Amino acid sequence: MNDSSRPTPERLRTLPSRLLAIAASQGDRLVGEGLSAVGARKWHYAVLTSLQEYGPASQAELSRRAGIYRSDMVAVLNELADGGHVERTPDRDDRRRNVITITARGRRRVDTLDGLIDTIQGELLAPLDAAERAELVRLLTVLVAHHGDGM
Amino acid sequence: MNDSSRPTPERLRTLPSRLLAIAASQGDRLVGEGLSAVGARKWHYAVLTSLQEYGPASQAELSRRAGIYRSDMVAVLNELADGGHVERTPDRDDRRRNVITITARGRRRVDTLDGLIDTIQGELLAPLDAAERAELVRLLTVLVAHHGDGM
DNA sequence: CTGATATCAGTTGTACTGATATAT
DNA sequence: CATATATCAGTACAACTGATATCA
Repeated sequence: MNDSSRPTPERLRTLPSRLLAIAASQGDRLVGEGLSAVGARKWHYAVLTSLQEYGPASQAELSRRAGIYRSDMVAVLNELADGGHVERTPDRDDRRRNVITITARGRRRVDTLDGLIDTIQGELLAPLDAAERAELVRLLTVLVAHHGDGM
Repeated sequence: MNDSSRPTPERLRTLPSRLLAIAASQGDRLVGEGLSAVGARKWHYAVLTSLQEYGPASQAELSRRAGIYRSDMVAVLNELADGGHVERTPDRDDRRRNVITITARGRRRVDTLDGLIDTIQGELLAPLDAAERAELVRLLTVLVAHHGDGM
C-alpha cells in the first residue's frame, strides 16, 4: 500500500519467473474462491470437462488427461460421486479398472462451472484487451509446450 | 508422452489461469533446481538484492520489500547468516529491531546468483525471441499491478 | 513374470495464521 | 493504552512419493 516504504528491488520486479508466479497465484486465488462459492474445486472442472469431451474413462486415464496424480484422483472422484456428478462402475472387461461416467447432474454442473470459469478469467485478464489476452495465451502456450505439457 | 492416449480437454488447454499455473510451476522448478545447485533459495536472492539496492533494514522492512512473511523471514535470515551473507545487529535507536546488513561475502553471493538467475530466465524463455519476452513481461506486469503488487 | 490399476498412508514445501515477549 | 517488532508453534493445502492388494 505504502509504496515508498517498501520498494521492491528492480531485479525482482521484472523477473519473468517471479511475475509468472505472482500472476499465477492471483489466478489460482480467483479460481479457488470463485469455485468454492459453489462448493467446487479446479480438479472437479478438469475431470468433468474431460469426461464430457472424451467420454467415460478409467481413473488412471483421467489422471493422465487432467495432469493430476492417481493418488489424488481418488479424493476428487469421491467428492464428485458424493455430489452425484459422476458414477463409478467396475469395468467388466478389465476388473482392475473403474469406469467413470458423467451423470446428467454432472453435465448441468459443467454448465454452471463453465459460466463461472469464464467470469473468473474475465476478472483475471480485466486490464488486457482482446488482442493482448490472445497474445498472452499464445506466449504461455509456447512456453508450456516447450517445457513439456503434462507432468 | 503418448498424446493420443491422454488428450487434454480443449477448454483446459487454453485456460489462462491454467496456463499461468503450469508456466509458473515450470519456472519455479527451474529456479529452484538452479539455485539449489549452489545451496540457495529464491528468498535468499530476494533478500540479498533488496539489501544491496536499498541498504540495511529491519526484518519487518525486508519482509515488506520481498513479499515474504515476517514469520518466514526468520528462517531465511538464519540461513543467510549461517552462510555469512548477512549480519544481524541490534538497532541502538529502536531496540525492538535487528538491523540486517549485507556482508562482503554476501555481495559476492549476489553476483553468483545474478548470473545463475539470468541463465535460468534464459532457459525458461528459450522459445521466445527478445520482442516476445518483453511483451510477456509487459503483459504480466500489467496483470500483477492490476491485482495488487505485493500482498 | 512384468506391468497397470485403485487405494491408502505419508512426506515435503510453502503460504498463511495466531500467539508471545519485548519494546515504542 | 495501542502499535510494531522478532520469534515460535502450528494450520491448511497441494504437490508428490511410496507401498499394497488386485488383476491382465
